[in-house]
Order: sequence, then structure tokens, then C-alpha cells
Amino acid sequence: MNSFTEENYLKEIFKLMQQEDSMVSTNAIADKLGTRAASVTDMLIKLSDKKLVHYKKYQGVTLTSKGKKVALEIIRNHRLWEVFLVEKLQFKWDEVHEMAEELEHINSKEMVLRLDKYLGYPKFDPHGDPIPDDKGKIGVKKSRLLSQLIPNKAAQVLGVVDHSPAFLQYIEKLGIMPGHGIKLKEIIEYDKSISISINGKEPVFISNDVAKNILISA
Amino acid sequence: MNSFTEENYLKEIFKLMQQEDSMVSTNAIADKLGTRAASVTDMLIKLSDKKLVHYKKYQGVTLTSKGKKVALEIIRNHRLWEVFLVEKLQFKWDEVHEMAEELEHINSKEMVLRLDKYLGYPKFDPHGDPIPDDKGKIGVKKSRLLSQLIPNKAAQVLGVVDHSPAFLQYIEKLGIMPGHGIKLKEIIEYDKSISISINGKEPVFISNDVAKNILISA
DNA sequence: AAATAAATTTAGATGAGTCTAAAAATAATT
DNA sequence: AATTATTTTTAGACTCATCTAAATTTATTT
Repeated sequence: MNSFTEENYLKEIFKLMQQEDSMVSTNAIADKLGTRAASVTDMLIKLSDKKLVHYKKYQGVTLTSKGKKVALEIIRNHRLWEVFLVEKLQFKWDEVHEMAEELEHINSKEMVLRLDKYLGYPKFDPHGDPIPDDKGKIGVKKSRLLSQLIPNKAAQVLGVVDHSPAFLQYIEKLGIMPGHGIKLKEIIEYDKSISISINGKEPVFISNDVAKNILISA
Repeated sequence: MNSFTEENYLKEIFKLMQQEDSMVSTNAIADKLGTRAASVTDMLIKLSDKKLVHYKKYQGVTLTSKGKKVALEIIRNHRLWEVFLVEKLQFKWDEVHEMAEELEHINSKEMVLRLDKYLGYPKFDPHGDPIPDDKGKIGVKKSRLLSQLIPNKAAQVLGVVDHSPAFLQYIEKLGIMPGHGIKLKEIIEYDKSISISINGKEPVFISNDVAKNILISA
């Protein structure tokens, strides 16, 4: 089987591949995992030997289908545990990441199947991220960033890009959460900051930096 | 913090101290953990440096109060997760040990507090073992072994000594489970095998080996 | 009490995952 | 295109938890 550490590398490579939609660089991985480039190189060689990644010296990595399967399983575990922590143990959405980082590595397919059933087969985690099914299939909702919203057209908050507690706490205070309706009221051309109405309430102002981290329905 | 491995040593030393009620030997630990005596010695020195055990060369170890606190926390986590797996995810009592071995090391006091509440503050796990509270206090029910039961006196099954799936499956098939009433019908003096009635049902025969692994009310 | 057996510790080695410092390859600039 | 800068890899070393084999201590027998 794969170690805790190997699983974390695979998960991070998967996420980076989604963003950059191509080969992932050694430094990008080192950055995300808080480790050094040299360590990443060592691990990539190991993962390559195990046929979990395609690795070409100096060129970067991509996941093999085997590697992608493992990554999706870990991501599924993570998101299901997040649902558990929020729905059953009453944690807030900005508190669950660290715990889920540990829970995701618990090694039991059957347990996760039952957890999924117990939670009522949720399709999205508390941050709006889609939960892959047990085959690794992920239901991709078409989405775009709030920073690209068209004025006065109704849309829905789907999720977030930044998952940090600070960000989540901030937007929650503004009333922005997955599932809520959203409408663009005004764009300040100068700095691209915007004013939006959530669920028909009084408009609030947010910077472009914030708008770039919120996903809405396309 | 303490590593996964350190926690397992502390937990095992705690359990052995309960049984033998004195110093625990290097070999006993090696046996239980499936490792070699030399490895145990190394770890004992390390745990001693961290003030988690009292260690005297060639004499054995006991836990310090600090070590006992950690051990009880791990045991509490383990037993609460077992309750979760059986009550909420519908696992059988002989299926949950391995999963709980991993879940017990998830590092979040708050999560365990909420899990405890969510489960309704259970006092015993599915095998009848008492669950320490968050201060490490453990409610000890006076118990003795089924092999010491007095003929025709009513008693109750409290728990088991052997936790192996094979054993649990066997006694469950016989109808022996924590909470069930039990009465001794006959003792075969030759091999100390006994015949017992569970919840007033038809008596069943069990060997002394089995009777020595079942805990009943004193 | 001396000899033998058993338990425990020491010494030295290994693999996993990490690091720093230096070398090599690729990318960017002048 | 040649030089400089950046990225990545190699080389060698460290820590953690483990191992085997040999040495030492304690326990058991004769």
C-alpha cells in the first residue's frame, strides 16, 4: 500500500493538475507541501517506480490512471469526513480541514462506503467541492468565478477557491455560503471591486481579490 | 507531540500494567506489538527521556502519570470510535478493531469531545470495555471471569478479554454478548468445561479456554 | 555456588522521508 | 548567441523506528 506521505503527494499533484491543466513542477509541489524541491524529486522517483506518476526529469509530473485513482480516493475520503464533521459533529466549515487531513488516510474502503451511506450520499462538501463517488467519478458542475459575474443576472454560490479559515470566516460574515443566491449590483472599474446582494439582502462590497476566490454557477 | 508509534507503546504498556499489576517487561511489549526486544529497549529510552515512563535497565517499565494520561486518551479515542462504527455505521463488534486502531490517533481533543456527545456519552464500548472520560477517569465495574462463576447464580456478561474477530464471532454465535444474562448449569470437573444458559435459553457448552476470556458481573 | 538458560541491552545497519550544499539543466535577458 | 538567473537534480547527511548479532545482566538449575 501507499504511505500517508505518498498519498499526500498524489493528492497535491492531482489538485495542481486541475489548476494548471498540465504538467506539475517540482517547486509547485514543494511549495504546497511545505517541503524542499530536493525532497520532492526523491519522492517523484519513488512514485514513478510505483507507476503512480509519469515523471520526466526536469519536465515535471502528471498522474498515471493508477495515481489518479488513489488521489481521488483520498479526496473523496477528505470531503466525506468534512461533511461528517459539519453535519454530525456540528463543526463550522472553517474548522474541519485539519481534522479531515488526518481522517482521509484511514485505510478502509468499507468504512468510507458506510460513511457515505450514513451521510445520505452527499454530492458536495461544506465548501461546495464535489465529492467523487466510490469509482472516482466526480460530478463537475460548470462554474466560474464571482469576479466574472454579469451585472443583475441571478446566480448561485457553488464553492470557494481559498479554503483558509480566515477567508471562510470573512465571507460567512458577509452571508456568502454555498447554495446562497447572489446578484451583482455594481462594479467599481478602478479596482474591480464589486457590490453584491446575497439572497436578496442589502448589498455588500467586496474586493476583486475576494471575488476571485468565490465560485458561482455558470 | 507524540508519534503514532509512541502512542501505541504507551497504550500497550498501560494494558499490560493493568493485567500484571506491576512492572512490564521488554519482551511482553515486544510480543504484543509484534516487534523485537531491541526495538523496545530503544523506544523505552526515548519514552523515558520524554518523562512518559519510569524505566530501569533490566527491570522493566511503568507509566508516569504523564504517560498514563496519554495512554488513557488513546484508549478513550479507540473505544469511542468503536461505538461510532458499531452504532452509527452498523459494523459488527468483531469488525471494528483495525479501523479504531487508526482512528484513535487522530489528533483533536475537540473532535473527540463532540464525538462523545454525539454518541450520547457512552460508558462502555461494544466489547464491554469501559470508556474513560475526558479527564482519563475510568469507571471500573467489579468483574470476574466466567470460569469463576458459581453454579445457578445469575450474572451478567460484562465484556471479553480476547478481542480477536474469531473469538467474538464464536461467542456471538453462542448468544454471548455484553449485557446478556448468564447462568452456570454444569461444570465438567475433568477439563473445567461448562454448560451455561444465556438469557434463560437452552444451555450451551463451552471450554474453560473460552470461559477464561469472558467477563461477568461480580 | 557454579553452570546454564533466558531476558535484556548494546553496537552497528537499514529504509523512509527529510534536509543542505553543490552540480546540472532549462529559461530568461542582455 | 552568450550570459545570467531560475529550476531541478545529485550527493551526502540526519532522524525515526526498526532489524540482526553479539555482549551483558538476571534468573534458573543442577
